Amino acid sequence: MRFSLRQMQIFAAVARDLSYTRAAEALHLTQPAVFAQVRQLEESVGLPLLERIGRKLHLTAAGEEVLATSRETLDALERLEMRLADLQGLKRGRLRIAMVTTAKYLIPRLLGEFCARHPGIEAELTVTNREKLLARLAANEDDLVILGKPPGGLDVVATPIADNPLVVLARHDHPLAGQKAIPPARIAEEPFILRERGSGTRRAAERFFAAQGCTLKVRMELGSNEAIKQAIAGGLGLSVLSRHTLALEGEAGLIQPLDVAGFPLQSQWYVAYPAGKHLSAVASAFIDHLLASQGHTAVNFPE
DNA sequence: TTCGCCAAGTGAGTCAAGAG
DNA sequence: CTCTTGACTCACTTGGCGAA
Repeated sequence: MRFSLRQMQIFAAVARDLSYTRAAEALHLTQPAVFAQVRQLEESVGLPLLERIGRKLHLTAAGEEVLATSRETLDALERLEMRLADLQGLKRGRLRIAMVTTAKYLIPRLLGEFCARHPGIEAELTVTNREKLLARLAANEDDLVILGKPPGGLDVVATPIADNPLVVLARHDHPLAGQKAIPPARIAEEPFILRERGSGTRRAAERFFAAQGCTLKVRMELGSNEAIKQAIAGGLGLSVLSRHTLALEGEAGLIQPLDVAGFPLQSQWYVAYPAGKHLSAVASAFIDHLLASQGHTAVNFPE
């Protein structure tokens, strides 16, 4: 019986998702490549590992056995890799980070700085939504996760790493642009664009205006900050977004933060990992890097 | 250095099951 | 019945590696 670690890794991914397609996406392969690896593993074992009932994949008894051994083997190798990397200090190692989409304005730059300082470190960055991120956190799939609010219900260590000021954004030629201390009630008179339900930014905005006794005139809901910025630039309304979304603005000046009383709303970015997890030297060093950057994390914000 | 082999991967396609 | 989705196949490419 001969099978490779690669086959184990791919089979474990298929068994986790019970889908060749989703496993392929997760592994950045095509679905046929994943299928071929699992088929070869089955041929080596001499028994089917997966069976298809209708459109659903199921593990066979042999599949359960191979999966258990694959996980033990892969875990052992990962621990070995971590110990060896620790022995080498920060000269070598791997850092797997998952983050919510909105952190893209902050984390890639900090990760870039960190990797430039430690060229031997291989970084893997996964960008996903909060729900999938929490699933990854619960399954301990990453070294660190970056999110906007520490998860309730999960036993995790969460450390604030940077301010995430939420501001009201408008097109540069909006009548309210340039006015000082605009009352929230005045903002509520304008058509508003919100993120989709479940978004932390949306929750914070709704909570603020509700506390002021205002009801927002929601004109549309969009699923990404970029789409909202395009809508603001198109004159479709105002929105509340992280000030970081302007940090890399090529269209600087086209969208501006308004001076609204009570704003910016102060929230924070957190780095988190499961409680009890043994952090690698690389992961610890990256947290230190994030903390060291605190206070001067944001690049020059357009005024 | 070149050549050939092989493993791993891709793209394009078929087939079958489930949903509307 | 038709459309969509996902499993599966096949032909082909690419890159690593050992032998000559």
